[in-house]
Amino acid sequence: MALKVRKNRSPKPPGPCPLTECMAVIGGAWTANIIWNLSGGPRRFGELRIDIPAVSPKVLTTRLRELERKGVVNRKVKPTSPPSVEYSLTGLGAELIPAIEAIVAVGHKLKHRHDC
Amino acid sequence: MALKVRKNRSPKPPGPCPLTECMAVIGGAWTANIIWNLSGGPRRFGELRIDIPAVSPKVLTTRLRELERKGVVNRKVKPTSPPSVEYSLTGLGAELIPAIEAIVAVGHKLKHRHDC
DNA sequence: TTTTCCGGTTACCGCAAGGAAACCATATAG
DNA sequence: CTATATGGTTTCCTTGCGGTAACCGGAAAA
Repeated sequence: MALKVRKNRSPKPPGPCPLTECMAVIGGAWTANIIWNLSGGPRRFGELRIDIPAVSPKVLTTRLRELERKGVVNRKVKPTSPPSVEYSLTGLGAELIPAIEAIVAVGHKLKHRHDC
Repeated sequence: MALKVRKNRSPKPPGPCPLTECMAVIGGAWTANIIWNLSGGPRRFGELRIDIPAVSPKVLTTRLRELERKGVVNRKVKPTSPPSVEYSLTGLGAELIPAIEAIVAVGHKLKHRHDC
Protein backbone atom coordinates (compact mmCIF):
# COMPACT_ATOMS: atom_id res chain seq x y z
CA MET A 1 0.00 0.00 0.00
CA ALA A 2 2.44 2.55 -1.18
CA LEU A 3 1.98 6.28 -1.14
CA LYS A 4 0.91 7.40 -4.58
CA VAL A 5 1.65 11.05 -5.00
CA ARG A 6 -0.52 12.52 -7.69
CA LYS A 7 1.13 14.60 -10.32
CA ASN A 8 -1.27 17.48 -10.55
CA ARG A 9 0.99 19.70 -8.53
CA SER A 10 1.65 23.26 -9.60
CA PRO A 11 4.94 23.93 -11.35
CA LYS A 12 7.90 23.85 -8.99
CA PRO A 13 10.88 25.79 -10.27
CA PRO A 14 14.28 24.65 -9.03
CA GLY A 15 16.25 26.65 -6.52
CA PRO A 16 14.93 29.03 -3.92
CA CYS A 17 11.16 29.47 -4.16
CA PRO A 18 10.22 32.77 -5.85
CA LEU A 19 7.08 32.90 -3.75
CA THR A 20 9.02 32.69 -0.51
CA GLU A 21 11.55 35.14 -1.85
CA CYS A 22 8.96 37.76 -2.65
CA MET A 23 7.09 37.24 0.59
CA ALA A 24 10.34 37.90 2.40
CA VAL A 25 10.33 41.34 0.81
CA ILE A 26 6.72 42.36 1.37
CA GLY A 27 6.02 40.19 4.40
CA GLY A 28 7.24 42.34 7.26
CA ALA A 29 4.86 44.32 9.40
CA TRP A 30 3.54 47.37 7.52
CA THR A 31 5.82 46.69 4.55
CA ALA A 32 3.07 46.27 2.01
CA ASN A 33 1.34 49.34 3.39
CA ILE A 34 4.46 51.41 3.02
CA ILE A 35 5.02 50.36 -0.58
CA TRP A 36 1.37 50.99 -1.32
CA ASN A 37 1.57 54.49 0.10
CA LEU A 38 4.68 55.22 -1.95
CA SER A 39 2.97 54.11 -5.13
CA GLY A 40 1.30 57.52 -5.47
CA GLY A 41 4.63 59.31 -5.57
CA PRO A 42 7.46 60.26 -3.22
CA ARG A 43 6.61 60.71 0.41
CA ARG A 44 8.42 62.02 3.46
CA PHE A 45 8.94 60.21 6.73
CA GLY A 46 6.38 62.29 8.58
CA GLU A 47 3.85 61.91 5.81
CA LEU A 48 4.14 58.16 5.95
CA ARG A 49 3.55 58.32 9.68
CA ILE A 50 0.33 60.16 8.99
CA ASP A 51 -0.63 57.81 6.17
CA ILE A 52 -0.14 54.80 8.44
CA PRO A 53 -0.98 56.09 11.90
CA ALA A 54 -0.49 52.75 13.64
CA VAL A 55 3.13 52.32 12.65
CA SER A 56 5.72 53.31 15.22
CA PRO A 57 8.70 55.42 14.15
CA LYS A 58 11.04 52.60 15.06
CA VAL A 59 9.33 50.08 12.82
CA LEU A 60 8.90 52.61 10.04
CA THR A 61 12.62 53.34 10.08
CA THR A 62 13.44 49.65 10.17
CA ARG A 63 11.21 48.88 7.20
CA LEU A 64 12.42 51.80 5.12
CA ARG A 65 16.03 50.84 5.75
CA GLU A 66 15.32 47.24 4.79
CA LEU A 67 13.52 48.26 1.64
CA GLU A 68 16.32 50.63 0.76
CA ARG A 69 18.90 47.89 1.23
CA LYS A 70 16.87 45.56 -0.97
CA GLY A 71 16.67 48.19 -3.69
CA VAL A 72 12.95 48.72 -3.42
CA VAL A 73 12.87 52.29 -2.19
CA ASN A 74 15.07 55.30 -2.67
CA ARG A 75 16.04 57.65 0.14
CA LYS A 76 16.80 61.25 -0.75
CA VAL A 77 17.80 63.81 1.87
CA LYS A 78 16.94 67.37 0.99
CA PRO A 79 19.25 69.88 2.70
CA THR A 80 16.44 72.17 3.76
CA SER A 81 16.11 73.21 7.33
CA PRO A 82 15.12 71.22 9.11
CA PRO A 83 16.24 68.64 6.55
CA SER A 84 13.46 66.61 5.00
CA VAL A 85 13.84 63.09 3.71
CA GLU A 86 11.92 61.87 0.71
CA TYR A 87 11.27 58.21 0.04
CA SER A 88 10.25 56.92 -3.34
CA LEU A 89 9.96 53.62 -5.14
CA THR A 90 12.79 52.45 -7.35
CA GLY A 91 12.18 50.64 -10.61
CA LEU A 92 12.29 47.39 -8.72
CA GLY A 93 9.83 48.80 -6.21
CA ALA A 94 7.47 49.73 -8.99
CA GLU A 95 7.43 46.13 -10.11
CA LEU A 96 5.89 45.21 -6.79
CA ILE A 97 2.85 47.41 -7.39
CA PRO A 98 0.86 44.91 -9.50
CA ALA A 99 1.24 42.31 -6.77
CA ILE A 100 0.20 44.75 -4.08
CA GLU A 101 -2.73 45.84 -6.19
CA ALA A 102 -3.81 42.24 -6.62
CA ILE A 103 -3.65 41.80 -2.86
CA VAL A 104 -5.69 44.94 -2.31
CA ALA A 105 -8.26 43.70 -4.80
CA VAL A 106 -8.64 40.46 -2.90
CA GLY A 107 -8.90 42.45 0.30
CA HIS A 108 -11.96 44.18 -1.11
CA LYS A 109 -13.55 40.89 -2.03
CA LEU A 110 -12.83 39.55 1.44
CA LYS A 111 -14.55 42.53 2.99
CA HIS A 112 -17.51 42.00 0.73
CA ARG A 113 -17.90 38.34 1.68
CA HIS A 114 -17.12 38.85 5.30
CA ASP A 115 -19.58 41.71 5.69
CA CYS A 116 -21.03 40.21 8.90
CA MET B 1 6.18 76.71 9.74
CA ALA B 2 3.33 74.32 9.60
CA LEU B 3 3.48 70.72 8.45
CA LYS B 4 2.31 70.61 4.89
CA VAL B 5 1.19 67.13 4.02
CA ARG B 6 1.15 66.65 0.29
CA LYS B 7 -1.96 65.24 -1.25
CA ASN B 8 -0.49 62.74 -3.65
CA ARG B 9 -1.28 59.86 -1.37
CA SER B 10 -2.84 56.73 -2.74
CA PRO B 11 -6.57 56.31 -2.18
CA LYS B 12 -7.43 55.40 1.40
CA PRO B 13 -10.75 53.62 1.73
CA PRO B 14 -12.54 54.03 5.03
CA GLY B 15 -12.74 51.21 7.52
CA PRO B 16 -10.35 48.34 7.94
CA CYS B 17 -7.57 48.36 5.35
CA PRO B 18 -8.15 45.78 2.59
CA LEU B 19 -4.42 45.37 2.21
CA THR B 20 -3.96 44.49 5.86
CA GLU B 21 -7.00 42.26 5.70
CA CYS B 22 -5.70 40.22 2.81
CA MET B 23 -2.21 40.03 4.24
CA ALA B 24 -3.75 38.58 7.38
CA VAL B 25 -5.03 35.72 5.24
CA ILE B 26 -1.94 34.96 3.20
CA GLY B 27 0.65 36.28 5.64
CA GLY B 28 1.22 33.29 7.91
CA ALA B 29 4.22 31.05 7.50
CA TRP B 30 3.82 28.77 4.48
CA THR B 31 0.30 30.01 3.82
CA ALA B 32 0.96 31.38 0.37
CA ASN B 33 2.88 28.22 -0.49
CA ILE B 34 -0.02 26.05 0.56
CA ILE B 35 -2.53 27.99 -1.50
CA TRP B 36 -0.15 27.94 -4.43
CA ASN B 37 0.21 24.18 -4.20
CA LEU B 38 -3.54 23.75 -4.06
CA SER B 39 -4.01 25.86 -7.17
CA GLY B 40 -3.24 22.86 -9.36
CA GLY B 41 -6.10 20.83 -7.94
CA PRO B 42 -7.00 19.01 -4.72
CA ARG B 43 -4.16 17.66 -2.66
CA ARG B 44 -3.85 15.39 0.37
CA PHE B 45 -2.12 16.17 3.61
CA GLY B 46 0.84 13.94 2.90
CA GLU B 47 1.18 15.29 -0.61
CA LEU B 48 1.39 18.81 0.71
CA ARG B 49 4.10 17.70 3.09
CA ILE B 50 6.06 16.45 0.12
CA ASP B 51 5.34 19.55 -1.92
CA ILE B 52 6.60 21.76 0.89
CA PRO B 53 9.23 19.65 2.61
CA ALA B 54 10.23 22.29 5.14
CA VAL B 55 6.80 22.64 6.69
CA SER B 56 6.19 20.71 9.89
CA PRO B 57 2.98 18.74 10.33
CA LYS B 58 1.98 20.98 13.18
CA VAL B 59 2.22 24.17 11.19
CA LEU B 60 0.64 22.56 8.16
CA THR B 61 -2.35 21.50 10.23
CA THR B 62 -2.60 24.92 11.80
CA ARG B 63 -2.55 26.69 8.44
CA LEU B 64 -5.05 24.35 6.83
CA ARG B 65 -7.43 24.77 9.75
CA GLU B 66 -7.11 28.53 9.60
CA LEU B 67 -7.70 28.59 5.88
CA GLU B 68 -10.67 26.30 6.28
CA ARG B 69 -12.18 28.56 8.93
CA LYS B 70 -11.66 31.58 6.69
CA GLY B 71 -13.43 29.83 3.84
CA VAL B 72 -10.37 29.59 1.64
CA VAL B 73 -9.91 25.84 1.53
CA ASN B 74 -12.22 22.88 1.67
CA ARG B 75 -11.47 19.76 3.72
CA LYS B 76 -12.94 16.48 2.53
CA VAL B 77 -12.38 13.24 4.42
CA LYS B 78 -12.55 10.10 2.32
CA PRO B 79 -13.53 7.05 4.36
CA THR B 80 -10.91 4.83 2.84
CA SER B 81 -8.54 2.92 4.98
CA PRO B 82 -6.45 4.44 6.17
CA PRO B 83 -8.64 7.49 5.65
CA SER B 84 -7.26 10.12 3.32
CA VAL B 85 -8.04 13.80 3.55
CA GLU B 86 -8.25 15.96 0.52
CA TYR B 87 -7.81 19.70 0.58
CA SER B 88 -8.96 21.97 -2.19
CA LEU B 89 -9.49 25.65 -2.83
CA THR B 90 -12.96 27.10 -2.43
CA GLY B 91 -14.29 29.79 -4.72
CA LEU B 92 -12.92 32.36 -2.36
CA GLY B 93 -9.61 30.57 -2.34
CA ALA B 94 -9.50 30.67 -6.12
CA GLU B 95 -9.83 34.43 -5.98
CA LEU B 96 -6.50 34.54 -4.18
CA ILE B 97 -4.68 32.89 -7.07
CA PRO B 98 -4.14 36.04 -9.15
CA ALA B 99 -2.56 37.77 -6.18
CA ILE B 100 -0.34 34.79 -5.48
CA GLU B 101 0.61 34.61 -9.12
CA ALA B 102 1.52 38.28 -9.11
CA ILE B 103 3.72 37.65 -6.08
CA VAL B 104 5.36 34.69 -7.77
CA ALA B 105 6.00 36.79 -10.86
CA VAL B 106 7.76 39.41 -8.77
CA GLY B 107 9.72 36.66 -7.09
CA HIS B 108 11.11 35.67 -10.45
CA LYS B 109 12.11 39.24 -11.21
CA LEU B 110 13.79 39.48 -7.83
CA LYS B 111 15.80 36.36 -8.52
CA HIS B 112 16.80 37.75 -11.88
CA ARG B 113 18.05 41.01 -10.41
CA HIS B 114 19.62 39.44 -7.41
CA ASP B 115 21.19 36.71 -9.52
CA CYS B 116 24.34 36.46 -7.31
C1' DT C 1 1.89 -10.26 16.06
C1' DT C 2 4.25 -6.63 14.33
C1' DT C 3 4.79 -3.20 11.02
C1' DT C 4 3.36 0.35 7.96
C1' DC C 5 0.60 4.03 6.52
C1' DC C 6 -2.36 8.14 7.07
C1' DG C 7 -3.35 12.24 9.21
C1' DG C 8 -2.80 14.26 12.52
C1' DT C 9 -2.08 15.96 18.11
C1' DT C 10 0.50 17.37 22.13
C1' DA C 11 4.08 19.39 24.90
C1' DC C 12 7.95 22.15 25.12
C1' DC C 13 10.93 25.98 24.01
C1' DG C 14 13.63 29.80 22.03
C1' DC C 15 13.99 33.86 19.86
C1' DA C 16 13.19 37.56 17.18
C1' DA C 17 9.66 40.72 15.68
C1' DG C 18 7.30 44.32 17.08
C1' DG C 19 4.97 47.72 20.43
C1' DA C 20 5.69 51.77 23.93
C1' DA C 21 7.91 55.53 25.56
C1' DA C 22 11.57 58.50 26.09
C1' DC C 23 15.16 60.91 24.12
C1' DC C 24 18.12 63.58 20.49
C1' DA C 25 20.36 67.28 17.20
C1' DT C 26 19.70 71.03 14.42
C1' DA C 27 17.73 75.22 12.83
C1' DT C 28 14.40 78.55 12.25
C1' DA C 29 10.28 81.07 13.89
C1' DG C 30 8.27 84.03 17.27
C1' DC D 1 14.77 82.20 25.33
C1' DT D 2 11.57 78.97 24.14
C1' DA D 3 8.87 76.41 21.11
C1' DT D 4 8.37 73.77 17.15
C1' DA D 5 9.36 70.87 13.19
C1' DT D 6 11.99 67.15 11.13
C1' DG D 7 13.66 62.51 11.13
C1' DG D 8 14.95 59.72 13.51
C1' DT D 9 17.57 56.54 17.77
C1' DT D 10 17.64 53.92 21.99
C1' DT D 11 16.01 51.06 25.62
C1' DC D 12 13.05 47.91 27.44
C1' DC D 13 9.72 44.42 27.37
C1' DT D 14 6.14 41.20 25.90
C1' DT D 15 3.95 38.14 22.92
C1' DG D 16 3.31 34.62 20.09
C1' DC D 17 4.95 32.38 16.07
C1' DG D 18 7.00 28.79 14.56
C1' DG D 19 10.49 24.78 15.05
C1' DT D 20 11.49 20.04 17.22
C1' DA D 21 10.26 15.83 18.75
C1' DA D 22 7.46 12.47 20.48
C1' DC D 23 3.24 10.32 20.46
C1' DC D 24 -1.58 8.49 18.82
C1' DG D 25 -5.49 5.40 16.72
C1' DG D 26 -7.39 2.56 13.43
C1' DA D 27 -6.90 -0.61 9.67
C1' DA D 28 -4.76 -3.50 6.69
C1' DA D 29 -0.74 -5.76 5.00
C1' DA D 30 3.09 -9.13 5.86
